[in-house]
Amino acid sequence: MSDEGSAISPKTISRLPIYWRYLKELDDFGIERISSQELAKRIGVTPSQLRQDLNQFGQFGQHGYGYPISELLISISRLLGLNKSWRMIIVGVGNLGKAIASYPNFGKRNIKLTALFDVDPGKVGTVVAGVKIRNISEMPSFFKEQPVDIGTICTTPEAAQAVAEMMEAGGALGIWNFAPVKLKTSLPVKHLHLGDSILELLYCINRRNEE
Amino acid sequence: MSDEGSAISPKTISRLPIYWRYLKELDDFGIERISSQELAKRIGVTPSQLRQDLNQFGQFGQHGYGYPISELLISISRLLGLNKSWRMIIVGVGNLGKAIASYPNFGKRNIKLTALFDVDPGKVGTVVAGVKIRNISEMPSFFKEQPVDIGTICTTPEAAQAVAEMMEAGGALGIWNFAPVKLKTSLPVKHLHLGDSILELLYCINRRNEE
DNA sequence: TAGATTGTTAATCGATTAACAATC
DNA sequence: TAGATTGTTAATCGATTAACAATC
Repeated sequence: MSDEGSAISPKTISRLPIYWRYLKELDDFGIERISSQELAKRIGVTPSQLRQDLNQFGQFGQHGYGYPISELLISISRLLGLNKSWRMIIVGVGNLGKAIASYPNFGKRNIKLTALFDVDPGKVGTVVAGVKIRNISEMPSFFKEQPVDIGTICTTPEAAQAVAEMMEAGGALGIWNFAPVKLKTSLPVKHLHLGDSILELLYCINRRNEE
Repeated sequence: MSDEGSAISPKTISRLPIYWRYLKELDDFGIERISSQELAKRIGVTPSQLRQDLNQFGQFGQHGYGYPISELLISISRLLGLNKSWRMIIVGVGNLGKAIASYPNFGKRNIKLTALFDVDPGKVGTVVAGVKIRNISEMPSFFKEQPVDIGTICTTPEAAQAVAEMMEAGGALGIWNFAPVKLKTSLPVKHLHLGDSILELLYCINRRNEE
């Protein structure tokens, strides 16, 4: 609806969750004010970058004093959508799906796990993280009963595209994808692949040891 | 030792694992040659970027013909260290630690899980993914018995820094960190945080729905 | 040879850092 | 007021895209 603050750069967006975490910690400690220098040092960015980032969506600081933590925290929370609550499902309840289902910090982020789906009849009916596993064939009807905001894909790469399509058709708003495939969808997708991540580390290790 | 190819840009490095995956798939299919246009399309980058990336560490293509897949695959594999084998331990065997321990694709990457550690006496002695969980107090002596290349941290954020220090002291070569804290260490660290990842997605979802 | 596709240079774009006037 | 620290402009740096001569 509104376009205030219009475009925040992608790099800044990727840092917002980190800012949020640190500000929340400070706020929980009851600290009210912090300078860009001090905050940047804790987070591990330059003060200049921090100020540039924050100025993309507001003017929070006070010359000579620094930033009011709780005010800043509220703004970033709003940007990230943390003032609303979100419903999430997970499709594919293997080891990774289970681990994500059991992730203890969704609550802090206002995300609620509402359903789990799997193809394995042996798993269907069992309970993980307090949520019953349903057969994947029930997905379309489930979407009709209760809306889903976030669809998490923890299936094999082969199954992922079909699952993404079911999610989009069902009205999910975004996809959190742990399967190593590029999904074709018009929904926003955040991709996270363990295998790619470890290879990036391996490159760094390998390079250091060759020099 | 050698410095051939010297510096590959960080952005290119982050794409190498993806290139590796796609090239491996093509190679497994027995395909021998591909143009930058075709490969880029599959991967989801521009042909120009792909060629710029590849030319940072060699000249593989043949004018008018494209790139020899297996040769390129071998080169990227070497860069990523996949021609060597690597030993990994995981510290903190909660849900996430278990899921990582059970990740089925380490073998393809020549990574072997050699030990698991936890502080919980109730877990110590039990077996996950075929590996016995040891008490974290045994870590220093374990490092003396068998070298560790990759130290994976799946502990609480509070414990992470101390674990990282034990890993560095023990001679680990790099740290794969799933705890949401910035580690102080001289080792290469690859950070992966579920909570940050989902917030990035949430931002995108939220932004779309506000417009 | 003609067609295709690379390697590479130049142009563009975006992100980071530095610097400092504005101001609490 | 004097000191501190912001908001913002300008300078730098790096990454992406476009274009095309080189060449298989």
